[in-house]
Amino acid sequence: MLRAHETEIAADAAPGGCYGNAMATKQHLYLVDGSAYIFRAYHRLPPLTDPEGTPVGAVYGYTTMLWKLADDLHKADGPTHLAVVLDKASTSFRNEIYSEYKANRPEPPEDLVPQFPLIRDATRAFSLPCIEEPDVEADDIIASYARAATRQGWDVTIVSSDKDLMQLVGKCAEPDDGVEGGCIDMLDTMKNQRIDVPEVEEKFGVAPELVGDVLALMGDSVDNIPGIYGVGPKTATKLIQEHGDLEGALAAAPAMKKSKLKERLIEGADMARLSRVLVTLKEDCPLPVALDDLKLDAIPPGPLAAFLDRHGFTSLRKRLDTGTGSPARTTELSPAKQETEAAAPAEGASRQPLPDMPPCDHGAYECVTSLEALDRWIERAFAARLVAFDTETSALDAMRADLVGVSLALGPNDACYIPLGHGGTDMFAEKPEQIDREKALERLKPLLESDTVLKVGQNAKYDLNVLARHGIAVAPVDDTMIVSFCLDAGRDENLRGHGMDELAERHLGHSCIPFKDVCGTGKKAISFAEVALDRATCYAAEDAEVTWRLHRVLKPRLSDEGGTRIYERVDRPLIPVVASMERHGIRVDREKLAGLSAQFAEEIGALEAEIHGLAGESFTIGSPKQLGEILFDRMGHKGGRKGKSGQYSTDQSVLEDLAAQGVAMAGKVLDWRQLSKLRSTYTEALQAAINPDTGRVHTSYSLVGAQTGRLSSTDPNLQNIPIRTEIGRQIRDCFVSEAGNVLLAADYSQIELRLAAHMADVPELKDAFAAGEDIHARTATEMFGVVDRDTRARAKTINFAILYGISRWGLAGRLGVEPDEAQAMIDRYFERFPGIQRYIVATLEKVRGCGYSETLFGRKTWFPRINSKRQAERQGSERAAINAPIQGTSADIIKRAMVRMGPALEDAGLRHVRMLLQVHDELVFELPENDVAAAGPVIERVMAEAALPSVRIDVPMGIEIGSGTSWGAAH
DNA sequence: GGCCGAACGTA
DNA sequence: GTACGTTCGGCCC
Repeated sequence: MLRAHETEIAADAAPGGCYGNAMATKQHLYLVDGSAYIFRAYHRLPPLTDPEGTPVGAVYGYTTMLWKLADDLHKADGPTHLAVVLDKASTSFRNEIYSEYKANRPEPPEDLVPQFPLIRDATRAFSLPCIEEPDVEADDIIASYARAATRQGWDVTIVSSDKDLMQLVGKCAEPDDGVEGGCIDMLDTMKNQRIDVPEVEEKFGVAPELVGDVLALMGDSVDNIPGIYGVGPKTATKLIQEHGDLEGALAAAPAMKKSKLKERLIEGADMARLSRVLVTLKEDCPLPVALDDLKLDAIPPGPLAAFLDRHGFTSLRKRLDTGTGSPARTTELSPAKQETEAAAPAEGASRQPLPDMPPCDHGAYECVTSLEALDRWIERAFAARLVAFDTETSALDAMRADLVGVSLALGPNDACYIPLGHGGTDMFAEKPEQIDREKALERLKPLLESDTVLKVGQNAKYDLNVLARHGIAVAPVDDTMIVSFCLDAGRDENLRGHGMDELAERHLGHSCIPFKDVCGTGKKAISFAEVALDRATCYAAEDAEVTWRLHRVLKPRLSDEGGTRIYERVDRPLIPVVASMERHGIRVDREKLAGLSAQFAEEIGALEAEIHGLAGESFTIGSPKQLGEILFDRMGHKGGRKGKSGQYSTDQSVLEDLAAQGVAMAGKVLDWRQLSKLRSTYTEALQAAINPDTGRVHTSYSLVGAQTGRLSSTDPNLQNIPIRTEIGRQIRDCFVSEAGNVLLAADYSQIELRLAAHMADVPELKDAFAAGEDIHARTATEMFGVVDRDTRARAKTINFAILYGISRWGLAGRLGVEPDEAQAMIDRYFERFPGIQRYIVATLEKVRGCGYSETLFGRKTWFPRINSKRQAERQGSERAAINAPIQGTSADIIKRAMVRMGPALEDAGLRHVRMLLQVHDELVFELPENDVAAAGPVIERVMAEAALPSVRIDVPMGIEIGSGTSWGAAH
């Protein structure tokens, strides 16, 4: 019967018998892997509930995905047929051949369980066929449908990201029915990515038909497929690449050189063959619904509306009513379709065009070259009370760059560019017509400083600094980059930087003109000042306009998603504060640096000669590759271990071991490395970083640099200036105050441990901090009963290990003990401080459930891999998730202190105290020597009380303050 | 010129 | 074991 159907369909699909190029008649079956999808949706979306309190986050994600698919049905490669396949199997044929199959699969989270039946409801609401079979796994059903469809010449898209299904990609049917076979690809709707043969090859390093062989070797801990112990994706791929296929790799094992891998391959050969069978998809399952019954038709709005109402999906309901972006519509799409599709509220990750916004039109931008035109824009901006702005400059360094132009945007395709410095700064050079820079800035200043007009920037700190150098104090300011950071920190590995191009792609579906297309790259790069005005206008006005659009999409999400508090109270007010610190910069003693550099150079030279002498040949000491070969191959020293790159490791611990064995060269190389590092990274680089205009070093802080909320510092990085060794400390002495001034350093002592004691509610630790005790000594007492140098050092290590998310192996490595012993210490720690264990368990539960961690001030950090099936990935996320609330709360506290510091000093009449640097738990100020006595207590109080009144930490904040004419002396 | 991994500086 | 940024060699195009 089935055959009859298939033949019929094949005939339908190709009127006139023409298969090859008839896009319009080609059938395209979409197979949605529903079960896998909701697991992913569950972990990516917030824990929403419907009006009755049923958790529906995953269902919501699933519904929007179906909506989008149904919407694509008129596209060239959109679906003509669609089925949702659900996993109903508790057992399958795989259990018959391997009883352990899926034996250790964990129970799904409890707020996901009630969502499974809703998936069926949602599918029915769309009037889509839902296929599930007892004792047949979804993957096998999908494979069977895919196979049957391609046999008929249909194309197939599998909506899933399951790696097992990637075996099917590209596979075409044999032309046994006289039909040209269709092709199979996959669609990952979460990442909005098509997976075709090249993507599979990129992921696995082999063609799709060999993916099963790779999977068989690597196994799968979630499905409990054994594979070969110790073989992961990398090794599996390599083996298959080298030996052709699984049997080839197994056959080659006996001839391999002696290694763990060789033994395991030989011993595990049968397990690998069994795994191969387990990962093979069954392609001949009976098809419970005939292919042509999967035809996608008009979707009746009635059941869908009822479903959306019932679960409170109001935004989708609105879309259904207005018919905009409605999947129920079957008419051809209007050209405006893309823009009328509403953004889903809960999906920060969604890539959907904006409501009522036309696409960007570069032709609509105005190049403003007259004062009259400029005045019109300024007037309209005042009326609009919100203007997105951007500055174009001649370089990336805000403290050195010349202002080249300013762009403004008031709405979609309502943007302009005001060129001010094109043609360069040469007074006699030929320049394009443009408004005089000073005159234009004079007009812009009232707008940019007006209390009643919100200025929106993307990384506005940069523009603030550029304009501050022209006497304009831009305020008030919103920053789309910071908003994105407050909403989506860590949410997607592809969006770490919150840069405009990425945000535009993600939230607007818009690709910005790449900067390199305008200014070129590398040697041939030109300054923005050299760019012709028409091209400059497109690029610059687009930047302002995209910023305007991003603001419109992102800002409302703050209140919806609980980001307002951290944005308004911490990160947003910090922008001008950090901008001001950057502008002040810090003085460094160039002569002293140069002196150190010369001294280091001499010592480096001497060490080099000694090392070459000991080696018996000349080589590049800075090359770990060459060094490893010399030490372990040529000189035959023991202790060589190779990392995954196949290279010997020659890091500090390895060299220290060698030195302890009496290898003179190892110690010399360590000294050489320290001096080389200090010289190239600090004494040389810092001299080069001195700004010729100000004579000071101006770092650039990134406000979105660390997922936890910390700042980061670049160009130069002033957050990693040496302090631990005496020789490194000399570099801190090169950071100096101006004559008559001193530097004052104030740091939070042990802030992260104090926060851990508070957040985990550990009475012993809280008491110890309250009493001003030595916290590591107290820990040693609790742990070992005695305090001496050794137990205190161990206790300190363990305390830090806790903050970083502990593992027995990690702690063992640090303490130089066996993992068992380390585990015993961890157990003891948890026993003595049960609050710590409760904190860890509660934190992980929360993150696994809702996808993010939170600081005491409500800063979210997302951990998309917290439920990954890859153990290393998952455990890495777990450690980061344990650390993030502590590190992040610490970051919040010092940021709050920074925001309050200026006004507090001002109130105290201390107008000459300048905050210069922040190093995570330390603030560095420059101030007149005479102000130290008055400023110290103010600074201390602001820092100590920074959490209040929002949060009361029931442990005192210890602040240590010192001052001196150099940073080194201030410690 | 651009990218990656190793190594190492900080909290 | 957390969070970063920079330098270098080695390799690619």
